[in-house]
Amino acid sequence: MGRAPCCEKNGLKKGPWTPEEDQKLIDYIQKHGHGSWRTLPKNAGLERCGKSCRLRWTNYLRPDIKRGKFSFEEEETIIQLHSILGNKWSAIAARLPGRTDNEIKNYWNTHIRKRLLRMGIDPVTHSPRLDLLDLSSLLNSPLYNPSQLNVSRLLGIQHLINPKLLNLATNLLSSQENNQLCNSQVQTQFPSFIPNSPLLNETQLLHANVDQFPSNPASFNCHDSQASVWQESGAIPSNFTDNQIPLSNYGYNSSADQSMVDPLSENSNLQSTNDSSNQNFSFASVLSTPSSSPTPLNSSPTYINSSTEDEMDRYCSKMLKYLDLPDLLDVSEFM
DNA sequence: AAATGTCACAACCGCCGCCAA
DNA sequence: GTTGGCGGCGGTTGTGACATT
Repeated sequence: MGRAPCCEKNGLKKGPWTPEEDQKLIDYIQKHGHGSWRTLPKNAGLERCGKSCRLRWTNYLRPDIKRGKFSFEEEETIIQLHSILGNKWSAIAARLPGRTDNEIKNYWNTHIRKRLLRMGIDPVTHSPRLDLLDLSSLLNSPLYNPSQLNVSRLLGIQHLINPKLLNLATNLLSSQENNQLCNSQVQTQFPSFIPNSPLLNETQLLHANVDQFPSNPASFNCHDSQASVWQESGAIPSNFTDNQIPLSNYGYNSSADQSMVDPLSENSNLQSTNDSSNQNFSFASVLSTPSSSPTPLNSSPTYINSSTEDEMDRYCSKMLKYLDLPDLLDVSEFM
């Protein structure tokens, strides 16, 4: 015997809210608080169910809601939190002041999820799309030994393979000699793919103080990063060096090894130097268009708002392009 | 200019967990 | 221990705005 839907009663209005209804709801809650949502609509003179009122208030009318596009920092945070919490939108929203779970959920489904898919990353697992190329089994197989590499085995699954991932795989297989480069790349690009990568568990994350998170991605350096905070809290082993910290940023994290950037790119503003400025790499610095950030929500000029989504894509493409290492092991000719 | 397709987001639906009776 | 009310959550849908043909 299931419970009757709360909007089952006839006469209750559904659909978009009118400004008049909004005003009634705002006026009532400002005077009396929401109290019992069940009784609120009647007391406020609204022909809505309590659940509808609650949703309207929490997702739209609440005064502390931050409207407007998501900043790059917010997007980065969402991705990292999602990699740990999954689709627990309310938990993610709790760490993004002014954002609602519904808003984050929508933004994830319409923006972030698509971008990750385009990058060949599974938005559920935050790992490379193993449905396209099962890298883990590849690495655990004799194929992992480059001397025994049997490229022909790849041919049978070529139609399933994302070319970018295949390049990554070939890079992995061929670069044991260049272990440092390879490990650094993969750990930065696909952190959750690395075996024994010390990902945070939910409990650890939930106990982290959101205030400790850096407010400005431009200053997201290795000693000021949340990873550093986590490291201090014991969430990350202390022997994890800065450039090995497993941040799930997929190529545009601000602490990414600058050597990842295509050195041939004429648009790249990054410098492949080892000076201390590397520690302060800003995503903004790789954007060819200045961020005007018209949104009043973030006054910091270093924030990137979502109007630069295409630029993020281009940047991600650069990252993936870098994985197209030429002829280390070019299996494409077999395809 | 009209038709069609795509995208973004507000709102709804159904389920779940908590809690009081 | 059981039941039902309630708030909250996540998945899904409906629709208006915008882009493309």
